[in-house]
Formats: sequence, C-alpha cells, structure tokens
Amino acid sequence: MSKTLVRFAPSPTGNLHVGNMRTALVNYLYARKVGGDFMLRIDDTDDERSTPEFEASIRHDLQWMGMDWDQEDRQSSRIDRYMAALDQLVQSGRAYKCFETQDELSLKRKSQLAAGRPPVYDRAALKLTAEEIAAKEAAGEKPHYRFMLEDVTVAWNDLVRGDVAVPMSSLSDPVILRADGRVIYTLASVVDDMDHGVTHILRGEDHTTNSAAQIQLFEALGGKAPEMGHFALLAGADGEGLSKRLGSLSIASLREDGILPIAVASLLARIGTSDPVEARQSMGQVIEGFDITRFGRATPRFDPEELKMINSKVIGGLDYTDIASALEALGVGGGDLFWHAVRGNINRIEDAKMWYDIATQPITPQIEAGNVITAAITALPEGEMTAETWGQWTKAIMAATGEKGRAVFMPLRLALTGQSAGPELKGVLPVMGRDRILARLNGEAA
RNA sequence: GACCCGUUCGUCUAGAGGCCUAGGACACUGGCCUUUCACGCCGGCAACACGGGUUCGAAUCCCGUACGGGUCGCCA
Repeated sequence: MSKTLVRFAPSPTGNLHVGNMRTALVNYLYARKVGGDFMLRIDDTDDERSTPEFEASIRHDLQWMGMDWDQEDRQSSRIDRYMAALDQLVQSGRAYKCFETQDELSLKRKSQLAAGRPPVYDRAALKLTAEEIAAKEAAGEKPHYRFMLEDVTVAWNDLVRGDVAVPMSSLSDPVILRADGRVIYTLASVVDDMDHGVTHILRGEDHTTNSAAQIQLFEALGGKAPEMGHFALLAGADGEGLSKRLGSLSIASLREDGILPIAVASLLARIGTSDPVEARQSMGQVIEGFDITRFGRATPRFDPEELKMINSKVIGGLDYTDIASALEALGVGGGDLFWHAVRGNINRIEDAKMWYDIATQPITPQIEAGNVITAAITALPEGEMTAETWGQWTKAIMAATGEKGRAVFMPLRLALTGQSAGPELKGVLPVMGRDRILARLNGEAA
C-alpha cells in the first residue's frame, strides 16, 4: 500500500472562496489524519485566464488558513508529459481528431436540446476518412482531440456517496486537446494524478461525471483510478447555490472582517457532517476530529452568521499569549488582565481596541442618581489600580450603601464606560487609571 | 429539456421496517450559579416536503408530485 497522497488543484483564475477552501481543507485534513502527503497543484493549463496574481493570492489564503503542503507542481511545466499521453491514446485508438468549430458544436447542441435529446457529441468526426482528414489539415484546419468513451456504465464506491454509477451514453467524448494545441484539464489532471501517485481524489460533486470519464482515461493510459470522494456543494444561507454570491464569501473578505482562520476551519471541516460544529483552538484539533465518512449527501447551507458566532467563541477561548502581538499591533495595552476581561465580549480581535479606547479615551459617563456613586468616590482606593482594586472597592461600596449585586454594579459600569454591557471591570480599572475613574464618577467627559 | 443527487427541529444532522410518543449538537428560550455580561449546570420550544402504495407495522421500501442542488464547455 503506497503512502496516501491527496491534492488540491486550483486553477489560478480567481480568488479562493469558502467553497474552494472547503475542498482544500478536506484534502488537507484527510492527508494529515492518516499521515499522508498533501500536494498543491496549480492547474494553469488555461493560460488565458490564469494569472500569477491569483496564484499568489491562493497560496496566501492557504497559508493564512494554516495549511502546509508537502509537494507541489504546476501543469504548465508538464506539457510534454501530456502530449506523450495524448500520443499514447492516439496510438491505442482512444483519441481522435475532430474539426468542428465551436459554433458548429453549439448549434448541434442547441438542436439536440430543442428535440429533447441530451446534447451529446455525435462522433461525426469518427466517420471522416483518412483522405478527408488529410485534406482538412492541408487546408490549414487545426484538429482538436477527443477521448473516446467506452459505452458502459462506470461505477465506483465513492468515499462519501457510496455506490455511484454513471452511464457513459449520457456523456460526450471529452475534448482533451484544443485546436490551439493547449491541453485540457481532463487529460492533464489524470496524467498528473498517475505520475504523482495520487491515492485519493476528494472534490465537489460537480465533478462526479468528470470522474466517470476520467476513470476511463486512467485505464486507457494503463493506470488505475484513485479512490474517489465527492461531497455535496455548499449552498447559501437561503438555500441558493453559493456560486451566485461568491464575492462576499471570499477568504480575503473573511480575513478583512476579522474572522480567524481557525474559525473558518472549524466550520468548513464540519459543515455537512454529522459531527457537531465546535469552535476549535488549533488545526490539530480540527484534524483529530476529522472523518470523511461523516459527510452526508444533502446540500448543506453555509451561513456567514454561524461563522461569526464560531469566531466569537474562538476569541473567547484565546489566551493572551496567543494574540499578544496582534494586540500590540492594534495598540491595545493592559496585558493579560485586560485581555481576559474583554475577550468574552468581542466578536473580532479588533474590537478589543474599542474597549481599550473606551477605557483610555474621553467618553461621556452616564451618572445614575443614588448613593452608590457618592460612596464610590469616597471608597475608591488610593494608589495604583490593580487586579485587586475592583474587589476591595466594590466591597467597600456595598458596606457603605447596603446595596449589592446589580444595584451596585450597573451604576458603576454606566459611569465608568458609558455602556450598560461590557467586559469585566476588574480588568479594565488598571488601564483606566485612578484619575480618569474619579473624573468619570464626577460626571466629567474624561 | 434530459440525466444524476437530495429533502428529518431555525441550522448541521442521527436514523439502513418494529429499539422513534424520532436522538444529538448549534441557535433560541426558562431557571440556577455568578459582584452585570459570558462561562458552567439543569430544563423547555421545535422536524420525518406532499400524495399514493407495499406491510401486522414505514422517517426507513416502491411509485408519483413539489421544491432544492448538480451535470450536459475546444473552463476547471
């Protein structure tokens, strides 16, 4: 049994969104769970749409997510291999030249559709004689090549969908080389998977029929298809296909919204499975609980609100050492004490800055009538505000006023922060400082 | 249009003929705890898309309908 190798094979024709990232993540987790290798393969055979910028962005997003890869390759560097494979298919009679133009083909499809028939290629090119082909080529017509499908039902045991059967009669012979000489992904991918020794192909169910054709391609090339797993695609929160609104769900936009990678991983690795979605603190935990057999066949909905909630939970469990540098970059002080006070009250790390500003920049206090504030002013301990100040102070206020609980607490919160809800004041007092506390208790905008 | 897949609490799902007066998690919600909030603990609300059939018995099997997703590219 060879070592498990899976791959994520994006084409650099756009930025990663949650759907892509889920595919990448599933592959990554699968590899890590069994101690196999994870490969990044850049599928850039479509050089009209592929750009270095998109490739860089994809790499950046993957790294941001905390995914590392053990191997990498790119299709544009393997053209020779693909041409050799094509040659092999031509020799064995499985690949053939076609001369229809794209217009002719789309016209053909249209009339088939109109007649209520599946738009399957009619293999007209197979009827061409050697002379006709020679004449066309002499006239300067460039052929494209198709792979001849065997008319059987291709079946396999899918890692997530169970027994799958695709009758090939419903499929067109796939084009594998374009008239302009560029290789099509269908062939390139199979050649790569064979050469690299990919053991499992895990991708979205939109590839199911592709897989059926490619299984024949693997065999025609003298190889054997890897294990396959096709998971259901994500839908939006309203049940609509995700593709219609990808813009707002790009990884980059999530990052800008202050969503942490581990929150994204926590959700994407579990959505559509029977395992509970929980906020994890590390990729190791996500890997540990991953099980591809838990995926269902139904289309799960991806709700950005759920991601936000998970993000809040992740943040609530973060230790100061985890994000000390991020806080420093934001200009948030107060150290461990302040962070612990604030982490349960924020949805994004950036929000810590908001509470820090409330503690350190002038605000308008809300002074509630009553004797609590008066007592607070006289009872405020002298000297440096520490972690112990809050306890001593409130105890003194309670003793002086006879009030307790919320009656003591809320007036203080309103006066000190101007808000009715927020982080534990115990951790806020030290950064606020005695002078500002006193001023706010006196109703000054300090 | 054809073909494939799907449809169980708001959400993700468990469920492979009697174990289901349908279980869990998240969300929501009531209470307890607590020097607010949160956490934690205890409780509650809440679903088998619809219609036929098979069967002593169906969420589970069959047929149909509706709805959703996917595929049908010289994209990947």
